[in-house]
Amino acid sequence: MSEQTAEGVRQRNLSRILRLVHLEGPLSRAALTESTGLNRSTIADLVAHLVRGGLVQELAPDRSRRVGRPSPVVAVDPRVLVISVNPEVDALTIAAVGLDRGIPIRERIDLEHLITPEETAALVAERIAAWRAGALADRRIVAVGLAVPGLVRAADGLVRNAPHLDWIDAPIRDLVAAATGLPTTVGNDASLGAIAEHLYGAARGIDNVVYLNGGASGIGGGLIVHGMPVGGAGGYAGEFGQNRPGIASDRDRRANSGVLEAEVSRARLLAVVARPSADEPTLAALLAATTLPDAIAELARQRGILATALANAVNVLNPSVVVLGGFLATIAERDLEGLTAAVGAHAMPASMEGLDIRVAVLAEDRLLIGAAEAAFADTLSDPQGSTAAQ
Amino acid sequence: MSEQTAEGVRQRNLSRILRLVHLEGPLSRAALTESTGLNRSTIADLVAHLVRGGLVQELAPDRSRRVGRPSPVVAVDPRVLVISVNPEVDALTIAAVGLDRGIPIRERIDLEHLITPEETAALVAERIAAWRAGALADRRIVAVGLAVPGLVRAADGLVRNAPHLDWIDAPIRDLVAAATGLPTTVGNDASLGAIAEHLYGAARGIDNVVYLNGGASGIGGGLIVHGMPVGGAGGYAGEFGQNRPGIASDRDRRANSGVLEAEVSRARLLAVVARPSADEPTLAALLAATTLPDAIAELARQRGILATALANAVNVLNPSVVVLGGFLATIAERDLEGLTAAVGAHAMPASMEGLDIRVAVLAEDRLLIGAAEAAFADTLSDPQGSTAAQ
DNA sequence: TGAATTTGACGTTCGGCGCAACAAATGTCT
DNA sequence: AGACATTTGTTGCGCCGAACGTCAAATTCA
Repeated sequence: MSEQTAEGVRQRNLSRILRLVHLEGPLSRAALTESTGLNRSTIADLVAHLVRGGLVQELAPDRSRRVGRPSPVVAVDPRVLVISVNPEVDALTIAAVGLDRGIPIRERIDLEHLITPEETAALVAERIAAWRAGALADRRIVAVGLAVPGLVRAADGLVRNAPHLDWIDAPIRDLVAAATGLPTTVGNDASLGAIAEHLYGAARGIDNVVYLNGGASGIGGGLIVHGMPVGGAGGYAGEFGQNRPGIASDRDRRANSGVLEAEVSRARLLAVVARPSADEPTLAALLAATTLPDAIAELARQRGILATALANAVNVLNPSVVVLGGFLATIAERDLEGLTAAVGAHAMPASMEGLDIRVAVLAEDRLLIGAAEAAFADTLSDPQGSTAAQ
Repeated sequence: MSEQTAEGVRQRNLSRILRLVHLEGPLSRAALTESTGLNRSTIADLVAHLVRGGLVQELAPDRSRRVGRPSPVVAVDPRVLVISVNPEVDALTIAAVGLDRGIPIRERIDLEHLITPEETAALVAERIAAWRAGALADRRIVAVGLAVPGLVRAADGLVRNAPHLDWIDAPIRDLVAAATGLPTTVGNDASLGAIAEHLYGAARGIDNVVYLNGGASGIGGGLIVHGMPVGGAGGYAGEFGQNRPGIASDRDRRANSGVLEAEVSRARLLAVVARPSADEPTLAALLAATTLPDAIAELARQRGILATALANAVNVLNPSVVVLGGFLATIAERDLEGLTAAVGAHAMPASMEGLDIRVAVLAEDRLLIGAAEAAFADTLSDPQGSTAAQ
């Protein structure tokens, strides 16, 4: 029952320091003292505590031609890892991600057929065992994080429905946790992408973010409010793809439903450039260079509908930054001013004042980083508890 | 620089206790011990601290036929007040609201012409002075809270635009603070209504809430995410009225813009019952009883469009509860199952599982309570600081 | 009336941070 | 090159605030 003071303050301060060096990179003890407002002696004690727990290292001071006694640099221990997993239709990506955001090892396993939850768990466990015996022999794997293209119930990591994987009510968290013996977190891929862009990408440090990602399977997204990811009651928040935005002219409507991801879709973009399929950079390059009137018109049509959907979100959430990823980035980049103006035409002027619509900057690592961040969450918020459990 | 421990823990615990008795009503010291997890002796000390600060009182134990020594009841000191102000087109409501949520005095001042920000400040100061000399002689007024029908910039309480009051960039917070000498908070009326419904109304204790209110001036709203009100970057969040929801059939469209509050509006409801104007209960009664086919059809039309707008919000935010106030409650109540089903038809099934669409329960006091809550915020989060400033 | 139960009151203990004095390491000035 | 200024690590001490244990008080129940 000593949660209010003894452990409470200690845990809080340990967490703050670990988060700082995790998010900002290596920092001198003097810098930690300044940015936490804690006393020098307290910082020394807390850092020593984290060092004993194997979470951070103290390195030789930086040669920085500053006057005064040099301050040791505190850096995260790169040997602390989580395993990030991203099952997709045609492949499963699995990687080890360090507390320093390094990715010492990564594999993309091509799949002949749709992978089942059980196969996923077995495959993850098998890879971890192999890595532990090899490349990651001296590392410490503390958790597993999965980014799943589907609805994930936050309470128990149950995949309610991942249509492209054909997973329905798959207890993937428990399966992976049982197979690996590691604490496991599961999240929606787009929501984890939003977290990654918030922490390290286009929306770094921004407290109010709307993130939309366009993928082959549709449009997903995530929100950051109060500087925290928004899950909602069940963890299903951020599903912009199923929204129905107003469509000004019937000529712009293609689908009966009026659902955003039926109107604004990768398939329709592929169609206008007459390609059966293409990977994301290829499609982006094609569309950026095209002079086909039909393609330009289709981009403009989709941009217009996207603008209304974004304006709706801006009116409700008043974010500082809207981040667009996947093919939505391609649609936006061709005319970012036009998109911003179109959003402004439908959103309230006051909400537009502080708004910046940006393109995502994290590349293919985005989901791995997002999943890793979710997996690290426990360690970051309770460094000593997670150390003891080691 | 002692914010992490000494004052920090103390302040936090004082705040928790004050919030508990403020939100839940009088509680015995034993109940506080249980629900905070703090030690009996610590609770005794903290309560004594709050008593010295004049924020709570200790009352005689409740006769509750429970075995054991009776525990003193801790209740908020009802003499601690804030002044709530709600300027509207035709009247200004001003009231004193206690920390116990009592409203010892309230006045509605009818206005011949639109009131200016300066007149508002003067009127508030004049009323406070009069009350201090009279009915509130032995009370302690700690702050002023305003609920304004318009966009309010959170940073400085500037009213950016309140179209119905004809206020543009009105520094109302500073005007009232200067006129009264009291700390002053300003908020959007619908956002404050959302807070009130969250703390004491239809969404009591719910962490993820979408609130929409239909008023004469349009549709406003507010969000609760992570159990906290959402302001967004500038404080303008919650403006559902300006959204453009998808409208399935062109026959259902009435306005060119497709803006929600142009389609779903009080004026259109008044029109179908052939009334030039009516207050809220009158309109609600008329519509609840009507058998006019045109009125029933118009209710259904507005209900359908509202459903799409709500479904969009549900997909993005995955709330546990949607609360509807004002004439939106009237639209909903006539067929709540139908509305819920219509939202379900456009929202993801998973997000519908935990969803409850409800009608607001707080009556005309809603805005006064919401504004009071905002005004009390400082005292609640830092009881000793606010005591010292007394 | 007495036993059981619950809680308040009080003195003590302990965890955790701030503080001050001193030592160490570096840049700067003459 | 050497003295000085500056910054920061180190160490011991003190204080704040909450927990704990013991005893007393107040109530219910048998």
